[in-house]
Amino acid sequence: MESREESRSARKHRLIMEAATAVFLKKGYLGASMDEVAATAGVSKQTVYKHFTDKDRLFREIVLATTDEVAGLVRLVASTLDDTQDLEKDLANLGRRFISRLMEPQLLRLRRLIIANAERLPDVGRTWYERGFGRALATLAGCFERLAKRELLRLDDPTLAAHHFVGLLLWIPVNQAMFTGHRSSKAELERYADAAVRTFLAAYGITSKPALNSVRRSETGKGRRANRTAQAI
Amino acid sequence: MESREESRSARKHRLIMEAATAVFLKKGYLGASMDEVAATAGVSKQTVYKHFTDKDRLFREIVLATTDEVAGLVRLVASTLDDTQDLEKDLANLGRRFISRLMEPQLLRLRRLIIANAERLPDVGRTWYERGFGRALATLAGCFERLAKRELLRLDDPTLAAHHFVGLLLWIPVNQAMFTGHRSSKAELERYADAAVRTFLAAYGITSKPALNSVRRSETGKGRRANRTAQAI
Amino acid sequence: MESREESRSARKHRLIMEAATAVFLKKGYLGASMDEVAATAGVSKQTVYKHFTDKDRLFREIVLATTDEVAGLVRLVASTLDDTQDLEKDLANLGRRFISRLMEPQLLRLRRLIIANAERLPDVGRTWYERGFGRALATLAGCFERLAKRELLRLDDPTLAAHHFVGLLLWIPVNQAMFTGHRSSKAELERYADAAVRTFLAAYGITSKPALNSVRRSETGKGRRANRTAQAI
Amino acid sequence: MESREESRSARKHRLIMEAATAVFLKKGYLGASMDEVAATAGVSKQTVYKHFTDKDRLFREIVLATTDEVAGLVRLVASTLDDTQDLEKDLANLGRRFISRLMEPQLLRLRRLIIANAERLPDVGRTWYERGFGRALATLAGCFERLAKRELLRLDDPTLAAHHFVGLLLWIPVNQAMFTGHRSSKAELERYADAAVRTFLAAYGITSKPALNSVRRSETGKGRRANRTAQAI
DNA sequence: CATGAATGAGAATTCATTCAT
DNA sequence: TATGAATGAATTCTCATTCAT
Repeated sequence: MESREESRSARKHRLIMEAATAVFLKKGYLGASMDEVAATAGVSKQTVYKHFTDKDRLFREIVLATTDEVAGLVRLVASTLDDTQDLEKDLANLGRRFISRLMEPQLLRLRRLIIANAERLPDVGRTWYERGFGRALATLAGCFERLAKRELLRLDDPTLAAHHFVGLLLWIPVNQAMFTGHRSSKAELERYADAAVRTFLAAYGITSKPALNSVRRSETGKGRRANRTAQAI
Repeated sequence: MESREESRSARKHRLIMEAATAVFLKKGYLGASMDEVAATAGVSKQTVYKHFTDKDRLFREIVLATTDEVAGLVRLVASTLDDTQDLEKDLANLGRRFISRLMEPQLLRLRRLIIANAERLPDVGRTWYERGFGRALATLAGCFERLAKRELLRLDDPTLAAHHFVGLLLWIPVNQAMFTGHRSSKAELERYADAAVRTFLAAYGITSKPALNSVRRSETGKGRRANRTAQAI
Repeated sequence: MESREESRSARKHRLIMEAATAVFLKKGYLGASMDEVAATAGVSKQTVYKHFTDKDRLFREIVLATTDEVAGLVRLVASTLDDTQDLEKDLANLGRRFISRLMEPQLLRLRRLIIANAERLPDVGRTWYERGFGRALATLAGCFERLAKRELLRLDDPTLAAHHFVGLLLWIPVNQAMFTGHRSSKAELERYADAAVRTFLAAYGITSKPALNSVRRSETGKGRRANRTAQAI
Repeated sequence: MESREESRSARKHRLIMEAATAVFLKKGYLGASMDEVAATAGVSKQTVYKHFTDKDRLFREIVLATTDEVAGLVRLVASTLDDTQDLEKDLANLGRRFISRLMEPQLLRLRRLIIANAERLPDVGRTWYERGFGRALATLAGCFERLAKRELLRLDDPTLAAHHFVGLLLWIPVNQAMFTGHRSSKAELERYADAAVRTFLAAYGITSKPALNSVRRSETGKGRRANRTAQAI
């Protein structure tokens, strides 16, 4: 009986969080109203306040609840790289999966939401950056470091390399999405990913295999890299 | 007498735009009130409405007014690169100036403001992206293309290269600023810039200096890279 | 305990409707303020909005709520005519009761209110015309038709006859009230009613009494009239 | 030169009145703004205030300016009746012209405008009723009186008869227009007019000619009336 | 505990009217 | 004389939060 009570309260808690997440993501912080959250959750406003004290707190909770998800998502994706036999192929693969995950609409809206309110609620943005973004990056950096140990990458600062990787990967589509709302197609994303990986490998890789599908030039040492990007993104 | 500098009406117009810019940047779209704009401008609310019809329009105007500034700023910075004798040095220089300009507080706030309201006012974000962001990028791409013609860079798609350059340069500090509000110090920015330029050159440059990551490793000859990107990413 | 009479919510609903009716009738649509409605109802503005969404809806509701009342009122009055033994007397009676009911201040104000806003809220006027006015007229027309069957009236189109009856009856005092605000005295109304009935009977009745205009002239037998109106206006 | 000045001022005066008439008719008293009036007239708001002091005064002026028009219009129409040789035909004619004039959109809007604001500006309604409506009625009553003298109508109170005539004529379409906004077609109006005239003559006429096109019943004395309305009014 | 109502303020927008120029 | 700006208040509607039931 107790556990049923408890689970009922927990269920409401969850319902409210889901509703709040949806409403905040759709309307933004100021645009969202507690009324709408309560209505969406199917509970009374009072219940919302009982569970979350006020709008700020509710916002904080729903935003920070996403950090684990993001971090986990990246860990999952990155795990494929650790025992790679063909770095180029596997990195390309990772790039595509990475970009397609990170560019999911929900995540983009979340990004926009946090950015929009970073000034109002500075700790939320900071915490999310550290726990979501930061952990994801650390995961990647760890990966790269191991690859460097295996002499598959050439780098001194794995975190920086991870940043560069992610920057090359996401800068274009994330900005486009943030500013224009344009959701890149799967094909577009793959092109961005491939280009990013190629550039990344051109800078950080150690490989005799010329990058991807293009003209090879005579290459001598194994440290030489072939890097090309396509015309017209 | 009136016509000497600007008409009274034009002055009010300017005052309102300045006030609105400040208020919107500080409070965001929903957070800003027309009352505050009027008060800040030192004009009556009526005057604001006579000049700008409504909040939307006012917002649009002040945001879009910045596009030229941004584009011009980039053009100015990039112009230093055209007759370079020492690409590495000049690109490093450009990187530093670039990052320091683009990371100016005003511009960051503007970025946040536009992103935060891109869903509400989609055309504003889109237009700004095209006219501000896009033109800046085109400038840079033009630069790179000329460098490629001079065989100082190796690339097929100058726009993509420009994107990669900017991504490498700005991804770290822009994200940090957007999420955490952290304003990187000049020194930090220079480190980011230098690292970005090094990675960029490692991927796109034609150079005997391998220059990867933050610390250089001694490399002799075999560090040379051929960098190209494929057609049709 | 709550359910004994009406729920609290239902009471508020009623209070608001009464207040809104009063305020709209007194100030007109644009002249009425939601603040005043709320204050008059003794509820908070929020409660008004929770119950009625917006001013339009509130207006609609209070206006359309009156249609039944009007229709019922007419049915009541007209019912006296169905088993008449002395048409002239009973019709005169009905005329007086009719005019005195329809000229009640509330109803006149309602008429003014609807007319004033028929352009702004066309469906309100139309619906009221059909459901209030129209049903009342149908009632009367039914009456007249039965009288015609009993050969007490001579007419082909009962609806037209009903319109003519009401027009003769109300045109003078209603216009006066609408334009000048003048509330005719009971005596005046009775004079109008009697004159209208006389004219109506002179046109539609089967009677030896010529009864024209305000004063009767002695007429003997030759004053008989045959009156018919066509089918279907 | 003076006359030019004067005429310029007079022209503005006229422009403002025309604009105000249009705006008030379209938007109603409260719905009309002085701004819109000024803009429509193509003059500055100050000029409007110079000429008309305030909104009330402006309203008064434009409304009362119409009284002559209305009265004149009726006088014109009624004048056809004075030397009639065939009352039935000429009255039918007058009925049709009357109704078609009085049902003109502008006049209906004016009626609505005055009625809507009769409570707010009681003197406007009263004055308009007397000077417009009243004079029109007096004209008609005069007509009827002369016809009675010629023994073509049988009545004691010409004003009452005139009221009844107009009531029969206008009650249906005016109410319809006021409540529903429905503008009756020319054909509809003619049917209303014919029906009204027939009923009026049935009540007030002295004629051996059976009314209009329908079955005659045997009639003896000349004082007897045959009143019938046609099929398909 | 949870629902409807209340509070009290603040949002955008519009208005009639009046100064200054 | 006529224009743009100012005034100052009012309007509709919404919000976060808190009582009372």
